[in-house]
Amino acid sequence: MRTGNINRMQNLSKNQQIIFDLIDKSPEPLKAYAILFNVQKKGIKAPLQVYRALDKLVEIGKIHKIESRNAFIACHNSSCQVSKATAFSICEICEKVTEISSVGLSKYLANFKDKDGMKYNKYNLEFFGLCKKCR
Amino acid sequence: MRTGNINRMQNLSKNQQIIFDLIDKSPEPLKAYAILFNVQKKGIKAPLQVYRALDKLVEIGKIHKIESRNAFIACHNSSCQVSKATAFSICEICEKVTEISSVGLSKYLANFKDKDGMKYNKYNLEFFGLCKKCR
DNA sequence: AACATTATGTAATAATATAACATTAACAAG
DNA sequence: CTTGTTAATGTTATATTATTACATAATGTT
Ligand SMILES: [Zn+2]
Ligand SMILES: [Zn+2]
Ligand SMILES: [Zn+2]
Ligand SMILES: [Zn+2]
Repeated sequence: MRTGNINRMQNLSKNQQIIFDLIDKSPEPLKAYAILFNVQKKGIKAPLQVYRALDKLVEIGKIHKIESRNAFIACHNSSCQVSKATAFSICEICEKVTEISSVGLSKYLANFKDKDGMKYNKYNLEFFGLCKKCR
Repeated sequence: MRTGNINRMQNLSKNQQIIFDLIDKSPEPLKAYAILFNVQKKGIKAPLQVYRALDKLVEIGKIHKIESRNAFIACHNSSCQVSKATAFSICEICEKVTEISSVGLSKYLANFKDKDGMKYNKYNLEFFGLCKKCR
């Protein structure tokens, strides 16, 4: 592996870093336009700049999109082989979102075969319920 | 169970029926504005009329929303205890979507406990891969 | 009949996301 | 170091998805 590739794996671009930092320190999932509002003082002025950074961050597994909420959270499975095999719990009252990292669950889903015997190494699972505080 | 309730369970309203019929006979998931375009000749003129019908149809389990695609498909698990426990396979090339009805999978997910011992009877799982035709 | 609930109609607007095009930065190869 | 290539950025405009607000009508219940 060459230097350039290592850098690309380790170093985010300026916009990517700004937006990742914001998402990473947020206690809750952030929506694209909330992000835009927050980073305008740092010179990121247009939706597209945000969406491009988000796309890249999702692609490299630094963040995940919560599809049912159109919002983004940082990945805390530092190893993150799971960037394409994600599971979350979502509180239907306070909207708290937690990434689930269960070896059993991920193994079960990675080995799951549909009726045609097809396996899938990419999936997204969202559980809904009430968090500790809300139940 | 009283008559009113039975009617509510069996009979869709006019707009609901029109929109359900369209989705039910579609071979692919339909998006809200594609639905709107298709039903304008039947007098449904505004997005809100479509979204209201969609909300209701989702609520009663006649259709499901494919969250990653913002599109809707009819449920073909006629029994449909699973309207809040859904699983789909999605082809990343042709966008074909198939509802998965696997007793094993649904049991596994309904019995899954997170780190806090919490169980969830509501979930949505989307698998991504290539369908038979596309691989 | 009176009341409550569900569904509808309509206009306006909010929220989410992408297209198109120009420019600049990073970087690999010769 | 310059040439070709890819990744990232900047900017404007626009497309797509979804909701608010308010008025009316249909349906179901007592
Ligand atoms: Zn993760
Ligand atoms: Zn909660
Ligand atoms: Zn179903
Ligand atoms: Zn396919």
